[in-house]
Amino acid sequence: MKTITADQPEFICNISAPCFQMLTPEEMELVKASKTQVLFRKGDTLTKQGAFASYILFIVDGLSRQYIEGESGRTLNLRIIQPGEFIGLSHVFAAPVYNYSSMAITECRAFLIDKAAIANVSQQNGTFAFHIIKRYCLQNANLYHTLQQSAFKQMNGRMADTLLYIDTLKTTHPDIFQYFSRKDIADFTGITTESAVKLLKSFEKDGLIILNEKDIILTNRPMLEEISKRG
Amino acid sequence: MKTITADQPEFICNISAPCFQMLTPEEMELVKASKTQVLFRKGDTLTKQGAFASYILFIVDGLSRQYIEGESGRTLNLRIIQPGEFIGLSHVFAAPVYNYSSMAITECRAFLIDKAAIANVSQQNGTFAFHIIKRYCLQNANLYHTLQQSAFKQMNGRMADTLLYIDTLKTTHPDIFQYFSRKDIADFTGITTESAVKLLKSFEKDGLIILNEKDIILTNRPMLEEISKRG
DNA sequence: TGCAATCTCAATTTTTTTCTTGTTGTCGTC
DNA sequence: GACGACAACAAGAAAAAAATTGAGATTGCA
Repeated sequence: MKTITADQPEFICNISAPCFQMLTPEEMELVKASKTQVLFRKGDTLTKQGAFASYILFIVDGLSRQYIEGESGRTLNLRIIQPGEFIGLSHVFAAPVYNYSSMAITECRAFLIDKAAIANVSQQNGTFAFHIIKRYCLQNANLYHTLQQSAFKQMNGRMADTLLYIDTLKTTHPDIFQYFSRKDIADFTGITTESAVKLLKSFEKDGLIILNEKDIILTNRPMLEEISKRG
Repeated sequence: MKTITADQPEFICNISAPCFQMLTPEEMELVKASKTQVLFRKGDTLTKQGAFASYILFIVDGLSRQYIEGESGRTLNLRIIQPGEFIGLSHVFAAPVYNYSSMAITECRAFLIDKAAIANVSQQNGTFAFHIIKRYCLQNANLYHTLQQSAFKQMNGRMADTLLYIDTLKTTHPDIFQYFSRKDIADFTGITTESAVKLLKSFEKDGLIILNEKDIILTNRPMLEEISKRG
């Protein structure tokens, strides 16, 4: 029986992660030796909030969703993770446990790299470290944005923001909205499912969007941006 | 905001794992220092086949399902994991990646212990090591049984076995069958969903079981055992 | 070659999960 | 104490997923 996690030696060379281009052959070897490839099925948990983080994930293809879990089963969706992105960068240098969960929205091919290997290579190769840190900072900036959102804006502004955010993925994934239920959208916005349903209807009535089954078409982006800004 | 993974100092003392009674206070400290508690929601992945295994899980409450994933999305369910059991024992001393997945059937409270800590304590404390190994061997024996099953028996025998197995949990979980779809049962038996449906009907016609919605009542255990034996 | 033990596929029914809507309740602010 | 911004609850409708059934394939073995 062939295992799902069969090694593919040329795999690491083909991936579209600019930071790996920075590595010397020896460093590449180190990373290669500490990696494994995993196929996550739709719905699988990639990282679990509170669990030990011993590796980082590099997403090769497929989409996943990063979220934090609150008490009593509540969920706040933070971002959609696309191919070419890392999960768990913050755990390379600090934080022994994941402080968020992530789940495959579609089938996801990822490769896992032992965090010790990344830490080692970073110390040896400044350019690599620079790129890793840059990526990490970009992710963090988004986090602040989300926090800003949920702290200071109210429903309308947050929903506009959610829609604008998900819509940015439409270029690469025209069917992106198909992957999200009303509850998912509510969890991005930080409101109840019922409120999300009502709010979307009201946005449609105001001519901001068109609801077409699960798909959502933004018909008045400037106005949505305005709503997002005003809060 | 209170985090879900809050430490509960007295937690480790209350659990029903006989092997932890073997530890000296210092060893207990070592284990405590290397553990974290996680609440898995229904459907969450506890371990993912192919991912690095840096810790073992001790299930405090809730049920989960251990399975292996084959090519093209096929699944073979191996066992149901109950409170008081470990996941990942085989990875303490060898095998850096999980060779099976497991998923929460109900909400599961687990605690995670760094595998290095377990390895250390095992070396210091022979009695502890003995108990850990004993548990591991018991699990392994079951694995051989399952293998035996799928290699030499055919549909009827395997289904009888699946039913007898799941039924053993009825004492502690009277509603155990509610948690499983026909597909789940098929995946325990190693047949297609359609075959499982038909086979269950035929078992019912033969007076071996009663199908009551999702619940299954074994009405002729001796005969089922006979079928399981004959294969 | 033919049969038994399955799987595959497609169509239908049933069950479960989402979605939706209306109503009422809470909480902070003016 | 009224109002706005939501959450909570409940109930019905709609959509999605699971279960069921029947009719061929397929495969290995007698």
